[in-house]
Amino acid sequence: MADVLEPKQLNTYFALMEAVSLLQHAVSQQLRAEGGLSYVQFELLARLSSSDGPLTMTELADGVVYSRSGLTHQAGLLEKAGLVTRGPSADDHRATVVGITEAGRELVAKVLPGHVDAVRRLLFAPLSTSDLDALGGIMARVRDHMRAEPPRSVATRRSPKGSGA
Amino acid sequence: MADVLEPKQLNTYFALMEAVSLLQHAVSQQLRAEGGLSYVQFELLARLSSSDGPLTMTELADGVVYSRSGLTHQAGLLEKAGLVTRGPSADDHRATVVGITEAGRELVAKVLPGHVDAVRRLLFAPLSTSDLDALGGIMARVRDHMRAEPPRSVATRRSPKGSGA
DNA sequence: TATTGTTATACTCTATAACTATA
DNA sequence: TATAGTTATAGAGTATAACAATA
Repeated sequence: MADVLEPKQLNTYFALMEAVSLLQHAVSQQLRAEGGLSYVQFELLARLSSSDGPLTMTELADGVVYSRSGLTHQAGLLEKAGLVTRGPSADDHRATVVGITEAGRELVAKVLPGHVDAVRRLLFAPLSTSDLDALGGIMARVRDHMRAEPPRSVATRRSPKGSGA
Repeated sequence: MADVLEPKQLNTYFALMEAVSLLQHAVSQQLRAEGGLSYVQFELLARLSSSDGPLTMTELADGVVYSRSGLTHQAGLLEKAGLVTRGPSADDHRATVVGITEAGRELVAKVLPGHVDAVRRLLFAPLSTSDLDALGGIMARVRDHMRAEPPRSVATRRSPKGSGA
């Protein structure tokens, strides 16, 4: 049995992919309807709003986006909407630092309750406390595993701090 | 308690979304590189190849795609590539039945080992047997919950338009 | 030379609305 | 009237490659 997943694995994989697909779809609709934001844009704003200060493009990209130009594009849209500011970094003159504006914070605050409500209603409602613990532990482990061992063929330059691939 | 997720929930939610995002990205790359397929296209072919016979567009769409025109588009691409056939249904003259071709089966067979390998390496490698059981049970429950209680504002046909940007 | 970020561009995916035809 | 599917089209997201500037 070298190249088939066992049935249990297959079912788990499909259930995971479909459930998350449904969740992503629902959550994207909520963000779009209530704030005109894509999920990625929301993630960027949320990251900036919970950060102590501005972040560089590279810091901001980490884990959210898979190409540099994609982030430039999204940051441009957010800037044009007055939700973030971009400016040169004092430390490293190559870098751009991105900060959230008051309007950006307000939009996050406006959208967050509905977002949280959707997640709770769709994802957590059918789960017990021990399910929550189990799921959290499992997915954190999977995430860390995948961060550490990037998919083959992803040789693109990434990972700002640690010396990546 | 009204509009924040508890920290544990928040971490679980983020871990789930990031892990699956990484998995989707890796798996999409593998499918694209080895078979020129998107994940959705692979799903459609896989569904057809494990089906007893042809499926109607509506049957095929179920759980894979969120709009009818999207499926028409993807089916058109697959047909143009010689991977599926489309024809009128005998039972219901409104319906289109979609069947997989020999080339379609061959492509699935060609791509599947790498796909399975990626999933095993990225998702299952860091999980124990009991993790697998737990994850499978949890995600099946979440999936069924979301199927049963579709997100508000998702109406298959005719939905009032929300605000946007 | 390597890294940060932008630009230009092209391509895919998705979704809405209008349409045809069958039930 | 309701359902199955297609078309046309428009918009958003993403990625690649070439580029400029700084380390």
